[in-house]
Amino acid sequence: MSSETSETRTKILEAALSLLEAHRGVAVRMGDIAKVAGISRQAVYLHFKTRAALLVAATHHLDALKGSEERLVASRAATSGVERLEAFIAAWAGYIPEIYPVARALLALRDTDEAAASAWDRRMADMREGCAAAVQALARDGQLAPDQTQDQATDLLWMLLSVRNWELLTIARGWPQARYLACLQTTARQLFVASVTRGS
Amino acid sequence: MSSETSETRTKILEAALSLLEAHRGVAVRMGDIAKVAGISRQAVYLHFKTRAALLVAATHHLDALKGSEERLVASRAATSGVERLEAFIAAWAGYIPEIYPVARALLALRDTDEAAASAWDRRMADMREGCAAAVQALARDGQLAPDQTQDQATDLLWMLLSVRNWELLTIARGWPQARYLACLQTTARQLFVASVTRGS
DNA sequence: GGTGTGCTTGACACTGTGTCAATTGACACG
DNA sequence: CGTGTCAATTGACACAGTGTCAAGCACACC
Repeated sequence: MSSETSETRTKILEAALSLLEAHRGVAVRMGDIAKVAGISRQAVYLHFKTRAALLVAATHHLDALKGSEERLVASRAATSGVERLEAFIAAWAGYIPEIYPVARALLALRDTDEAAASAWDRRMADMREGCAAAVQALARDGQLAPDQTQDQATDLLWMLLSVRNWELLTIARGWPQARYLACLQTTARQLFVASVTRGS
Repeated sequence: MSSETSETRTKILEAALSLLEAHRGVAVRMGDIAKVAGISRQAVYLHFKTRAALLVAATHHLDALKGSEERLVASRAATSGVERLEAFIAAWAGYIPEIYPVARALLALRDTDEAAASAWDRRMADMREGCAAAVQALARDGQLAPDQTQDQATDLLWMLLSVRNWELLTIARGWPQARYLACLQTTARQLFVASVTRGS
């Protein structure tokens, strides 16, 4: 458990990430990671108590690498509510494919592992914050659709942007990323923005 | 593998279903099922080659019990496209909570087990058929929103109605079933039905 | 030269799935 | 009554993967 920064620790994380990307997030074993990192399987346990802890650390590592946090937060800079909604969707939609492999592994673990579950749930709660902020900006501008409460719009947007929905459309249905983004943008506009003429 | 109908076979399936319901679909082991069914663990393997096969059979058994198929198909009876869309959503929304426990177990297995994956995917393909039919009925009536192609509307409706979305709203966010249903109905209307004034 | 730290090797416990072989008990048929 | 068959039982085992433990090695730092 060498605290935070260590040669091997990051080697392990990089190995885990590259394997997850290669295998689309499934069936990556501790032994595989160790082999790629060039150390013994047991040595991995010197840095991470459990597989779940490793995966959680891997997501953090990835976030740090890609500066995801920043991009998400940046979407708050937009002035008008509508712009903000669109910026947030764009930022999140760009984020998903980056974390998808590791997200998938985490999601698979979620059922059985307490730590994985709460790590993922925290992440989703953060994301919901972003949704709530966008919806609130919309409401502040008086642009929130009249049949939506802020809470409901937030939940709905949160659901709409879920990783599993991205998975369904892009992976299962083969939508290109650009189409996914565009479609979600218009969908969100139709559902949440007041007085939008369709197709505008 | 006593073909289809057998005293113990159904006992096993009932045991599996009751356990899955009790545990919300996770961590139900072959041994647990055997115990509840009142037979030895090995005897289960006399009826089902693998855990995945058992779970798949359990979903079929459940469908037969609840007559889910019929209800889904019945939604096709509605005459107008809009009615049909609403009927389909209602039927499916009612179906989800019934199969959720076993669906969850199947979904968990999906990553690692080929058979579970294809069983689930077939199910989802069937469901997409229903979506496609509803969308087509809408288009036939000239009621499909002009900014939607039939394919896109089908994919989107299919995504909207996914079990994971139901899980997100009702379980994670605590929505009552009735609210889930009502909200999805209006959402679908707004997205897919032409010239709907909001809130109508 | 000693001491600690990080890693290695190898063995092992545990859990859960799936397999195999030998045995028992019941029921049916001649 | 004996025989065959079928379902289920018991008990043992292989296998995979996670996580633990103990002993040893190597290098760097003082």
